[in-house]
Parts: sequence; C-alpha cells; structure tokens
Amino acid sequence: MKEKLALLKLLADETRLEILNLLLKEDSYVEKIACTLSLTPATICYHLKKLEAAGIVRCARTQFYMIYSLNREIFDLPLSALIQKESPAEDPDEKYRREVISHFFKYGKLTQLPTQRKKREIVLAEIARSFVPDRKYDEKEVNDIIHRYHEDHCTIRREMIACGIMAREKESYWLI
Amino acid sequence: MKEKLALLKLLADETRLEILNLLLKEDSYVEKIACTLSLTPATICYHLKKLEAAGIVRCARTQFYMIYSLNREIFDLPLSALIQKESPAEDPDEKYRREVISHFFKYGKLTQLPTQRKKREIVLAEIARSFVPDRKYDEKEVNDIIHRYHEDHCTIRREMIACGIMAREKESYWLI
DNA sequence: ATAGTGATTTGATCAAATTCTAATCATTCT
DNA sequence: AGAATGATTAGAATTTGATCAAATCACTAT
Repeated sequence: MKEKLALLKLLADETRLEILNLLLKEDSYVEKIACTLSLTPATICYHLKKLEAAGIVRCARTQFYMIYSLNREIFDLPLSALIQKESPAEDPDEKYRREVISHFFKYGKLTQLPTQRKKREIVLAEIARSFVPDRKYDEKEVNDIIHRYHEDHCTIRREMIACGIMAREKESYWLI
Repeated sequence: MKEKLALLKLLADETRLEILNLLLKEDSYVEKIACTLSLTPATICYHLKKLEAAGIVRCARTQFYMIYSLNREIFDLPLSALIQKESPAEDPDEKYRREVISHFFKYGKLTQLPTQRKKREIVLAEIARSFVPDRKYDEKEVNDIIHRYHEDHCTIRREMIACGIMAREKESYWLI
C-alpha cells in the first residue's frame, strides 16, 4: 500500500508530470529540462532523483551530460491497481462494532440504549450473546439475564424481539 | 492536463485511499468511515466532498445517513492516460534553442563561442541564417558576414565547416 | 594540473494541504 | 415545536513538499 501511495504522490505533481512528458518524447538531461520548463537545474535534479528512486526513470552518464530516460513499463498499470490494497485488512464492520460496544458499555453495563437503529442492533446483539442458541427461556430468565446489563430489562427484551434477535411464543423466548 | 493532475492529487493521499478502499467493499457513511479509520467526521467529510467534486464518489441521503458510493468507471483508465498531455505543447528543442541564443548573443553580437557542442551548433546555425542557401561565397564574403557577429571570424568559419553547416571547395563556400 | 561545465546536495523559505475543535445546518423522532 | 443526531463549514495549527541560491562534486578538455 505504501508503495502505491508513494507512486501516486510522485505522479501528482505538475513539474514531475511535465518532466515525464518531455522524457516521453525523448531522453534528455537536467539543464535542458530546466531550461525548457523555466526552472533551476537544482529543482529538476530534485525531481529526477525522486523519480529515479521510484524506478520511474533511469539515468546514465555520457560525455558531458547525465542522460535521463523513462522506464515505460510502469505506465501500463490501470488506476484500479493503484488504489486497491493487497492485504485484505480488518473488516470495517467489526471495527465499528467494537467501537460502538466500547462506547455504550462501561464496566460490562449498558450505559444507555442507542436510539440509532444500527448502533442499537449492535448493542442488542452483544447482550444476546448471553443467551444459548436453541434453548427456550421463560420471561423471568430473560429478564434476569438482561438485568445484568441494564435496569430496564423490559424495554430491551421488547427491542430484541422487535429487531428480530429473539422470538417469543406464549411464555417462551429463544434466540433466532 | 490540469484535470488529470487534479485527479492524481486526489488519489495521492493516504486517507482518501483508505476511504476509497472501504467504499470499494461497500457503500458507507461519514460517521462509520470516521470510526473505522480513527479520524473525526469533519476530516472524512472534507475528503468525501473533495472526492465528490471530482466525480469519484456520489452521495445520497437516506433516513439518517448520507450514503456515499463509488463511481467505479474512473478506475479503468491506464496510468499512461493520466501522465500524457493532450495538447502537443511547444517543442522543447525550440525553446532551448531560443534560450541558448539569448544567452550567447547580446545586441546581435556573439559574446562568446560556447565550448559545449550542442550549444555551439545552435549558435553556429544561428549565424548561418545570414547566408543564402545554394549561393557560393568567397572567403572574404564569408569573413565579412561572420564578422558582424564576432571578431574572430576565422575560428567561427572553421567551426561551421567542422560541424557540417558549411562546405568548402577551393576558394568557394556554401551552406549545406 | 587546472579551468570549465553540468549535476547534485544543503539549508532556508514559502505555499499548499491535512487535521482538529467548535459552531452551524439538516433531518428525524417524540 | 424541540430534542437528538449526523453532516457540514469555518478557522487555526501543523505538516509536508517544492523551490531557490550557494556550495560542492564529478567529469572533460586545455
């Protein structure tokens, strides 16, 4: 990733683009480029050295001049190849989930039920982990478990059913 | 050219690349992205607005959130399409030539014959413009014409022949 | 050798861009 | 209407990067 970013940074400069356009037409050398672009040789050298370090140009000494030339293979890459990470990286949903949980739970207690639907679902799903799948609970059991997280077990129990985490039939509750 | 440069500048930022990578996986919204990248919503908004202005992302309001999504067509471009100017622009050789001439000629006089071959050829070619093609000159004529530019007409006459601008046979000189 | 010329490095300066905090705007829910 | 929440804007601080002048290096030619 860092390499791709570095390459993009190199290309994202007007002077360097001008230099590359000149080299696209023909090999050249510092003073000539400087003269063409109305900049000092020091500046051109600064840019050429950067481009050289990235493998975009090469240079070789001739009699008087240091002749710079393009390494043309690089430019066949599609843009998409430069913006995509190679490493899959962490799931952003999972990171977001952890942030929400650490925000709404303090010392294992739910401080407040989020009003935002997405956040509320995350919080409710976290509480639901205290229930065993496929087991049936009566209402008192459900309330007691939820009560470990928050006073208002009724609201939370109702919400868990409303958003499809739990199901209820008669006196019986279970995870979905 | 400026548009391409602007596009490259947009892509050449770590935060924006991260954002694009997230949007590549799925549409998202400001707060969620901010949370994932551990940055403030203000910062994410700043970047998304830039990307939107360039047509790289779009956004649409849903219930609560402003959902941002990628405009994927852009990324099929090859890099070469981004570094090349569309306008042919001025010939760099011509610009260089003018610079050399203005450096070595003052008030129409040659101040000094450059020792660098490339520059010397440019200077000699400039002097050669005072000769008419296909006409024969004797040595005195040649010397007089050159003398308008510089005292040392002998050296310059010799150089013009040495670098193939003029030819000589017996007493006769002419442009090549 | 030594003068001349082009290339490079160094150090300083200046401009542009990112990021944050705080304030404001826009929308939804009660 | 007003309370809550997400998005956006404004302003300030910081960082990054381009440019130049001057000094130095590397090579060529006299």
